[in-house]
Amino acid sequence: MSVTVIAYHRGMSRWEPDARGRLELAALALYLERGFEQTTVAQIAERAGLAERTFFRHYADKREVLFGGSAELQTRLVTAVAEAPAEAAPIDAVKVGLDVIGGALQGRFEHARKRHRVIRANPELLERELIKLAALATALAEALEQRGVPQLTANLAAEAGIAAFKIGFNRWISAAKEQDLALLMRDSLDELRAVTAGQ
Amino acid sequence: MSVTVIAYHRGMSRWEPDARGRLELAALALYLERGFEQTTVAQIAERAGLAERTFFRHYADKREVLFGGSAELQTRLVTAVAEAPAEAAPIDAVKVGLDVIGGALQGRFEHARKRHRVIRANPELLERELIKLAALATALAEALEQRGVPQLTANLAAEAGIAAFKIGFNRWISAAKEQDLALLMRDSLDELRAVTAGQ
DNA sequence: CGAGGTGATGTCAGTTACTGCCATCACCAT
DNA sequence: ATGGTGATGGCAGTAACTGACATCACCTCG
Repeated sequence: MSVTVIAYHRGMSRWEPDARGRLELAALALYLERGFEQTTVAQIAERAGLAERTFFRHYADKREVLFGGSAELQTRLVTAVAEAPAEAAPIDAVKVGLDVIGGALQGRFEHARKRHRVIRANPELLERELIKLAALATALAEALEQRGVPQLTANLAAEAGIAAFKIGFNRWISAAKEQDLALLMRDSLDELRAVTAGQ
Repeated sequence: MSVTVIAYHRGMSRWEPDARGRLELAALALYLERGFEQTTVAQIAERAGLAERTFFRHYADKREVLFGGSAELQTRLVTAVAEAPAEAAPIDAVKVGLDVIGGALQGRFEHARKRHRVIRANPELLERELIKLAALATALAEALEQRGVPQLTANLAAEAGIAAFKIGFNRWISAAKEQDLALLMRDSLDELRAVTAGQ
């Protein structure tokens, strides 16, 4: 097995671009190879051709390096909900948001799979994922409030949306081949309604 | 301000009982006084009259000391759902579970308030709370499956139940004086149905 | 009553995540 | 050229957490 170690050499300066990208790649690879706990930040930095100190300038901690894309996902979600038709009911605005999230992840099945395997294997990483989802729920609720939805309703609709996201995502990631994520999330939301209605 | 420091003295042996209880009390008090990050485990242990090493024998890490009761809560929830009438729909079994959780926390308003204030003030503690809730959701889903509920339905009903728990708890903890927690959670679940139905 | 067994605790050394501080380097505008 | 700026490296320090071993109170058994 060949291991890619990026190091200084002729033509490659200290300021080789995309330090973040290199760190994310190196971290995911190492977490897959040896596990999260068995990987030290020094090893990640070395494989990325950077110093350990530099890792912590880009990521607050060892976990965060797996969640570089969550901010953009949240932005897309909020934008989509804000731009949904004014007359749409809260739950329909949520569905629009789910469609956008689904679109953002669609096509990245293999990468999502690897990442998911690493996260599921480590409770600390699962914690980080959960707080990202909670942040997503908060942002979604605030976006709904901006639409004039009362706070309690907004919080409930946001929780329903995140629940649909979680379960739809789990169905997506567990399938043998890539399916339509947005559709799975919409289906989950519909079934959530059926379940809360008492079948 | 007087600070209670427990230390060895005549009549108090090394094996003074309830080490866990002392650690929990000391930790909550210190987290409230100086904040979670500003508190060291050595300080908690000292106030409890124990060595730092002993803290880590009782709690896996500095956060866990605030979640000593979560295992029992989960047990109660699972038991209640298992003992719900066989003919009850999944969502009704969930309601029974919420009632039991509500009953377990009812009357501990002030303690819950302090604990909640500490947790909200620190993202690491929030992460831990979220993973405890996720564990609760998993346990709830498994209890529903034991009742013969299909897996997908069980997961959805469990997510709905935990959403109702979260929002009901937030309403409870935010009120000026203690209200009926189980009732708030039931109401939240009912309103969740209304929201997912599109109002 | 003494001897050993058991479980909780204490002590200590070591690893690693993470932080603060300052030096260094490439690039850019003037 | 000169100086400013932003990203990086190096290094020391703190504190969370772990492993290994000693110690202590209590219990059981003979």
